Amino acid sequence: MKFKSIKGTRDILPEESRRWQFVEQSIRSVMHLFNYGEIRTPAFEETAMFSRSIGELTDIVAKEMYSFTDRGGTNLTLKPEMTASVMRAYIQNNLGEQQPLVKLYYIAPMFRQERPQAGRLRQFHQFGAEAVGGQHAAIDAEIIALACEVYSNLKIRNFVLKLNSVGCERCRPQYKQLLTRYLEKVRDRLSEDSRRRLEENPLRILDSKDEADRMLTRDAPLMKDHLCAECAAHFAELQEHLKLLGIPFGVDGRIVRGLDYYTKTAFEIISMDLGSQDALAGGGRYDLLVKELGGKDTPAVGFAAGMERLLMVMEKQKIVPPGGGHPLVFLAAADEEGRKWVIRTAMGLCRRGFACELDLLGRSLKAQMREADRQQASFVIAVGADELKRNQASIKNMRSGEQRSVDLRNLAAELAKLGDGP
RNA sequence: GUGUCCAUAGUUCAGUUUGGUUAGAACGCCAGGUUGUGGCCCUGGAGGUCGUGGGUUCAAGUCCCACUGGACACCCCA
Repeated sequence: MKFKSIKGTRDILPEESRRWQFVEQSIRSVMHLFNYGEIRTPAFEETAMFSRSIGELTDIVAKEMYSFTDRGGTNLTLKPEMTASVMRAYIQNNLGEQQPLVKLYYIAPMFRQERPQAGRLRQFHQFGAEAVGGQHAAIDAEIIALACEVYSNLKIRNFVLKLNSVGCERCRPQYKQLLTRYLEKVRDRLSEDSRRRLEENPLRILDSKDEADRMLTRDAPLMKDHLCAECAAHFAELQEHLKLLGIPFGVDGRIVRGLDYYTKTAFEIISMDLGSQDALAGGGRYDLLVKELGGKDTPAVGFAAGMERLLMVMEKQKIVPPGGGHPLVFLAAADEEGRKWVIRTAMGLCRRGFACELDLLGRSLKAQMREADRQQASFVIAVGADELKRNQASIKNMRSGEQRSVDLRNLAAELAKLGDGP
């Protein structure tokens, strides 16, 4: 075969896209109930916009972005995540000037050049929400509740909410020193990866999957125990709000988010039914980002969640979209006269709201019946020249096998009577 | 970027260990059995550069190498 979809990208064919549409619809309905409005941003942006907001040293920026130079010499990047773009749009369109708290959601494709594996693709899809303009913990709680509600609404089971606070620009540097001092003492016994992390991002060592690392860091100091008064109060308040909302959570002092811009709240929603990449959603507060991108000092909080991973969990949990759409009417022709009538009538029935199918391959009546069966048509209307002369057609119920003659002039009414009307 | 495993009809897979006629099955597809009627059944048919390229050999789907792609894991993340 000459052309193939490129590594880490794939086609979503009709059978599967039905499931996507169902999930997307469900997400949108929850988002709208929480009064979040949809934002759609361009597929690509200036590279510098992403690298500045996500962080030059993060894996995303350092080695995963799809970047290219366009014919005008501008350096562009396919969006690897959505928050940066949403904040850029928030600033550019002066959304903060119209109302103090702006609530936005999205469902969009993202691009990262990583090695594909279970639950990870190079083009993947995220849905998420951002609430921009308030620092109150009630907003963090709403964002978390919103994420959880999407899963509950789809009847997803076996997921847990893990919560942490990563502090702010005042308390985190102090804590980082404390942690580094602790880790330096056991440096030689850390895994190779973690020794590297010690230079780049010591917080990550707490999140290591290496058994030895886990043992070594069992008594390491955690950020949540070294928050400044403001961050500690915010974290406590968030937990109270979640209890108020009846949302179960576990505090996990080892959660570290991969992007530089997070402050205070960090959370993850983990599924037990996924492989190694088990995060369904992740998010948190980012009070410094809007200013970093050139806007006013504006606090914000949000989350991003993986569509593919959600679909994977649904498959595992055997959650399927409710039964298919319209009942289908198949128009079958026995001869040339019939074919002409069928073509004309199919258009007419479509306009009246009946889903129709007909033979476009010049096949025998038997083959048309087989096709109707394959398409799971509810009814077949069959005509031939002799019937047309009498203004009659045969209508067959494909479930019961029962067949009778009807007058052509009452066709739509007859179909509607059979319970298949629009 | 690293590692392990994998690649044969549309699909799922035999065949590779031990190299040897025209590479098989099931399902699916097409047609006939029923000259105007689906499903079940019966009969027949179409469909494969054995991922690509090189090598070993009298002979390669089968052995060796490289590449490409896939699955899973690491890193990291949705």
